[in-house]
Amino acid sequence: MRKEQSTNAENIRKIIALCPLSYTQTVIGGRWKPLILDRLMHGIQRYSEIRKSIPPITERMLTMQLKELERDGLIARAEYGKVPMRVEYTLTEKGASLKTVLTAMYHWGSEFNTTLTAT
Amino acid sequence: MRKEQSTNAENIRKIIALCPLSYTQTVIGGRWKPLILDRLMHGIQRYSEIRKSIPPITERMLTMQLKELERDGLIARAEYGKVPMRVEYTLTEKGASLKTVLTAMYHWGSEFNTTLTAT
DNA sequence: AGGATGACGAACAATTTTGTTCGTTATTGC
DNA sequence: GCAATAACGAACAAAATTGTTCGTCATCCT
Repeated sequence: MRKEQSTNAENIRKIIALCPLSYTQTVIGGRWKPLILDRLMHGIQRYSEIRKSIPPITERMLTMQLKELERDGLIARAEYGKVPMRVEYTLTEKGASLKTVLTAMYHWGSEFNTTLTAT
Repeated sequence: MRKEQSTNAENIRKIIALCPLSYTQTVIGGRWKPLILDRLMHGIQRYSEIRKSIPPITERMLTMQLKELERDGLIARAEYGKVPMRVEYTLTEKGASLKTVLTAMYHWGSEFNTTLTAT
């Protein structure tokens, strides 16, 4: 949760007002969000499937990020069944339209990531 | 600085290995980097000019982000003159090639930022 | 002689993000 | 009758990011 009054929080508002780039960065920022959105774009929808497709993520992190993505209108949540509950997430129109951004990031990353060059 | 041994730091390595998206996100992540890169793409180069163009940034933050961008090979630093020192930053080829990514982010942001809709 | 300049670095504090551990639901399979 | 399941929530702890304050260089302007 944010401390709505901190300089930190105010700065986010200021830079979002300053440049559209910052809004995008705020919404897809964080370690896991691009990864999660990528999975959703590839048709993976169930909570448990997403989790399996991103081994190092913890349940807590996945849950939190999904909540934020939902709050920001990028994904929609749907429950099926009751107790061994089943939940599916799908991209909203807004979320799906991030595809251009993520695709560009993906291409750039595969071209310039040099951290694995130590064959 | 990173605590090279933390789970946190290990996770970064893991997700970078997992998907190119994560490398990109790691490199342009953070609050200020997209903004700084944007300024450089628009021809602003001097430290002091960048700072003026992003009012809420502090000198410390600007300095740190520039250092990281340089370390990651996105920008190059050049000093001119001695004491009222003058420094200019320019995009490297790698940095300039981020333009597609930033442009996509910019467009998406201007289309979907709803935080200012309270006219 | 004294203040302004430009681009930082250091020490510290506040805030945010990320990770760990444990518990919850009610049904199904053994 | 007992463990496993799916999708979380809560309390806490660790780590990372961001922000604050102050100090530095040597020259130029007044």
